[in-house]
Formats: sequence, structure tokens, C-alpha cells
Amino acid sequence: MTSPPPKLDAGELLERFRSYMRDHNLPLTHQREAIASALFYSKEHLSVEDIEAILREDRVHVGKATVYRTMDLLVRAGLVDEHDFGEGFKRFEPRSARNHHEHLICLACGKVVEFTSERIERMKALIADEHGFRHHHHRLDIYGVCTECQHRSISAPERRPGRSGERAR
Amino acid sequence: MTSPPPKLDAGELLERFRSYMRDHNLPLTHQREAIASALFYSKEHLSVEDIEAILREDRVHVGKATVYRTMDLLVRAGLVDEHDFGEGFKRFEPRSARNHHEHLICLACGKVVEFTSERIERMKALIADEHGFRHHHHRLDIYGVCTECQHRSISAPERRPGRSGERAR
DNA sequence: CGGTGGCTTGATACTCGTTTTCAACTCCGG
DNA sequence: CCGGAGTTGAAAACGAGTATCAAGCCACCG
Repeated sequence: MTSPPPKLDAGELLERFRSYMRDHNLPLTHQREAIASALFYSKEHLSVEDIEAILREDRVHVGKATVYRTMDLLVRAGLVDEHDFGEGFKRFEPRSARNHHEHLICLACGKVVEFTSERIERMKALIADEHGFRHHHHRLDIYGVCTECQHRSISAPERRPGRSGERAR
Repeated sequence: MTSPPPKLDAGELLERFRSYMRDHNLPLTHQREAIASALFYSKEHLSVEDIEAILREDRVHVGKATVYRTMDLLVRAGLVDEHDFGEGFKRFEPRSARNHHEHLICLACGKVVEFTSERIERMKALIADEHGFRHHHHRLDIYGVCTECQHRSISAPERRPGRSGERAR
């Protein structure tokens, strides 16, 4: 294994997407490429609304149904991971070449920091085993308040751009 | 192999609920007591629909809005924990006296097994610290297939009673 | 190239969990 | 037993996500 860049290169993900479509005899439409690009070239955990906003900025019109359908496709293709941070909607993230990672979520600004832990990776399998479970996947999300928000704690905390908050369901 | 976990006594939880209401000058209505009882005396991770079903069986009619409102109250009172296992709706669980615990969720039958891990408890704080986060809470859910479902894996897996499945949002 | 069949698209209607609304009703301290 | 703040329930509203379906696009074929 080479020591990789943080994220898998967006171009490579796109290429893999094209292969997947070819291999599955699925047409590669402009909309699908635009949506996949928007996500792959972004570093964020994007919501469907975020993606729509990016496309709008790029003067590309795509219906929201198509965005949802394409996210499904990308998840099934194994190129994108789906997350639910309890905001009432999902976020998506290009799957990286790195190991599975966990999330630290700031309750004030919504910022998401990723981290990995070998120890956790080992424990998850151990614990599943102990209970007779065949392990499939897991999720560890730690919620707290990030440094910036701690220092800004009196004033109204700013929410992250691009549709991120209110509705603290 | 799995004996019912030692939950905090339902009666004590109810008593704590009554104190909370008294202390906060909130009226303790029949509906609120019925809802709280239904949840406290259950060992399950109940959905709002589950709770409505229990009340219906007990010949108590309560509007669903009230159930939602009361769950909110119980969560705010710190007597109940809210969970989202990705089913498209929430589940609630009386907060036990035990340490915070994690969940093992069977992807086939929806069964939820609880476990605790001192090591995880220690790690969460450590990791939050490392990233400058003030830790608030965390969630570790491990998804897999339980022993029973592994052995029953060919036939259609049964879903857990009391509203649990279809709609794999 | 232009046809053609099948998959995709987008607008829209719909689903379903959850929240809001509001008039009628309850709780509870005086 | 009164009165008013707080609660209730039915129903409407809300919002993310899904289904529908006519119109359109993609890719292969000759």
C-alpha cells in the first residue's frame, strides 16, 4: 500500500464511477457526472441540499429526485458513504482509500472532524464476536464542542454554511 | 444466553419523573403518567408507535402528539434516552442506572443487544481531548447479524414485533 | 449518421414520522 | 370551587425522502 493523499483523488473516484456504470450497462448521463463530481471534489459531508446548491452555482440544473437517485447509485457502487448525524437528513461523503474512520461532531457549529483508531477497529470485531454477532459495520460518533466554539461560547454559535442546522430534532 | 439487563426499577424512574414535574411546576396529567409507565415498565427500545400500542392495550387513549411531547419531556428530564437505529424513526429507552452503554444491532431481525466497555469510555474522552473537543456524548452502534439469524440465514429473516421494519429508508 | 428501445429525468404527488396549531379541557394553588 | 396557566387531541402542516409517469436522452445497431 502506498502512502496515500488524505482523500482518494476525486478524478480517480470519477473514473471508478464511469467503470462501474459501464460494467453495469448503465447510461452515464450529464446529470450523474455532475452530481458525482460535485461530491467527489468536495471535502465536506454534504447533504442533498448542499449538492443541489453546488450544482446551482455551477449553473447546472438537476432535479432533486435525480440527486437522491444518484446518491443511491453511488452508495451501492461503494464509492460513497452515507451518514446520519441526527440532523433529520443524511449526509454523504466520498469513500476514501483510508481505513474506516469515525466522526467528532461539534454540537455548536456542526463541524465534522474525522479520526481513526486502530484500537477501536480491533475492539469492534472482538465485541461482536463476544456476543455471537457476525460484524458488518459500525459507527462511532462523538458529539461535543470544538475549540473555536468553546471560545465563542457566549455569542450565538454560527452554524456551518450550506444547510446545516436549526431543527435540532 | 441473554438475560434481561438490570434496568433501574420502573417505580423509581416514575418517582423521579414525578419529582421532576413537581420541581418544574409542570402538571402531572394522567396521560403523562400512562406514557411514562408504559415506557418505564418495558424492557425494549420502544418507538412511539410501540408506546401507542401498549396504551391501546391498556385501554388508555392518548393522542400521538402527546406521546411525542411527553417523550421530549422525558428526554429533557434525563430519564429517557433517544436512539436512531436508521430505521426512519426514533426509539426510546428508560435511562438505566448503569453506565452508558453501546448497542449491537442485528441487521436481520432488528434485535438490539446492549453492552458496555470501560475501554471505550476511556477512549472517547481521550480522543475528544486530542482534537480540542469538549466531550458531550457519543454513540457506538455495531451492526451485524446475530447468532440466531446466522443459522436461519436462508429463510426470510423475521422482523422484530411491534413495528420494526419494512421501509429500509 | 439517423432510428430505436430502454433507461433516465424532472415535475409533481405522495408517504410517513414528527411538529404545530388552536379551541376545549385539566390540573392545582388559592 | 374558581381561575388561569399549561395540556390535550384532532387535524393540518411540515420536511426528507420516494413513487409516478410522460417526455427526453444514451448507446448501440444497422
